[in-house]
Amino acid sequence: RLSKPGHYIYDLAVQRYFIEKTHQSKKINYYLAVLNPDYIFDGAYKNGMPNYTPNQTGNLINLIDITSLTEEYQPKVDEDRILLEKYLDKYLNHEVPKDVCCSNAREIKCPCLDVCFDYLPKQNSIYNYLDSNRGFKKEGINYTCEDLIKKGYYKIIDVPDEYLNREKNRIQKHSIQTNTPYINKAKIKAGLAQIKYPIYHLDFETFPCPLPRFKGEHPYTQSVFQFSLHIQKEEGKLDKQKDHYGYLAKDLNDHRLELVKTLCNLIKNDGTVLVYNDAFEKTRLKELSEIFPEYKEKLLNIRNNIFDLLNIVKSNTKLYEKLGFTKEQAPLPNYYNPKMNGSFSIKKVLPSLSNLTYEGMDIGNGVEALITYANFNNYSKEEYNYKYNKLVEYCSQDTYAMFEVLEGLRKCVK
DNA sequence: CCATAATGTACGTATTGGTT
DNA sequence: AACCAATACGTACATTATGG
Repeated sequence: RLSKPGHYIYDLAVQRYFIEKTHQSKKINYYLAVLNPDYIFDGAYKNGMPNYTPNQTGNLINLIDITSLTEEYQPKVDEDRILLEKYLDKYLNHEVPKDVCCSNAREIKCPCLDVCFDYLPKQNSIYNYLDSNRGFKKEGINYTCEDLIKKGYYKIIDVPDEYLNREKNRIQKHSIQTNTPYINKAKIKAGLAQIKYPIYHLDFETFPCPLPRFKGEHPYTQSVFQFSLHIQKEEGKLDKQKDHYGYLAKDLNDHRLELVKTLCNLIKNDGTVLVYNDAFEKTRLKELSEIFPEYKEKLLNIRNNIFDLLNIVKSNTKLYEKLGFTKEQAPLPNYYNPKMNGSFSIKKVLPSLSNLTYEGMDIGNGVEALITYANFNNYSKEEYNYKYNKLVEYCSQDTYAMFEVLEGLRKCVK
């Protein structure tokens, strides 16, 4: 029941509960409709709409009969309803007592957390400890964040050292206490030495569309509609405008081939392709190489030259062991700044290492970018031109940020 | 010499935090 | 919401140390 697909079943059981409580219905069958992630769209359209015919990869949608399963759940749902009503009676209009904590887990986050946990600081609370979900340990006894809250520890610096059994957590606490960044010069230097010129700062924007739109896509394909590229020829020098290249689909039609062509012409088989969090770009390049066999070799070549800037900021055990660092040193963060608030994302790292920030941008994150793109058909001419330029600006900011982070790191180890 | 404790390694699994 | 690679940590098993 606690497994990921389990909550869909529970969700449907609740829906069934309401349907059957409010309608004097005849017998109804309940189905869970699941998009088949292996289904590959063959690119056939009918009246301008995709025609998802079953093929050797199966059906687009699989129906799972959960009539009897949701039936079994009805008494449980009823129990939960009674419990919820009790809670509402008890806590509505009352301050939530601090010894009542529900899990702050990442996957299933309660929407009321900000209300119930309003006594926690927004910055550097105990939940901002790296791996805080795994808890803490003192004299062999494990403590969760909730245990610490009950003890009155709300902030990172509240937690006594005896509870911190991970070195990275001690690094975090110390950097906040002393309000100075933690810098491992040797590791950062070794990481920087891995990068060769020219540096191709690359970033993709994608549309994670539940239904495949174009040939070769499957449900939830991250459909690439834009890339940004800053080409840096020498150390310390990059012009935000002059050295910027890219491609942005002008409408919602299939522009992947043009995009791929442009990308392949710009990136030569030399230097380093620099990205932030390589899993994403690597997967997109692999997918595109399967869809466009004529560019397969070139795309895989680009993929091969990828280096992850995150590895230098956060570290990467395998890489740093290969570079000769000890088993203890290799996994530890290379850089940590109190401003990062437990996150190594580029949005958090950029203000720590440069004077730039994402704040105040019209399009300030990837999700806003894809929403802007998805609405291309709904804009007036002027609006469209404005939004189009904003998208280019946002994506270009992402790649320019990598240059800034790189420079910031270089300054740290000078 | 063997039994037990201490330490070391390998593995599987659940979770993380980055991306859009 | 989904996906990916990395990682932390408990468990199981192997190896080494200790001591009667």
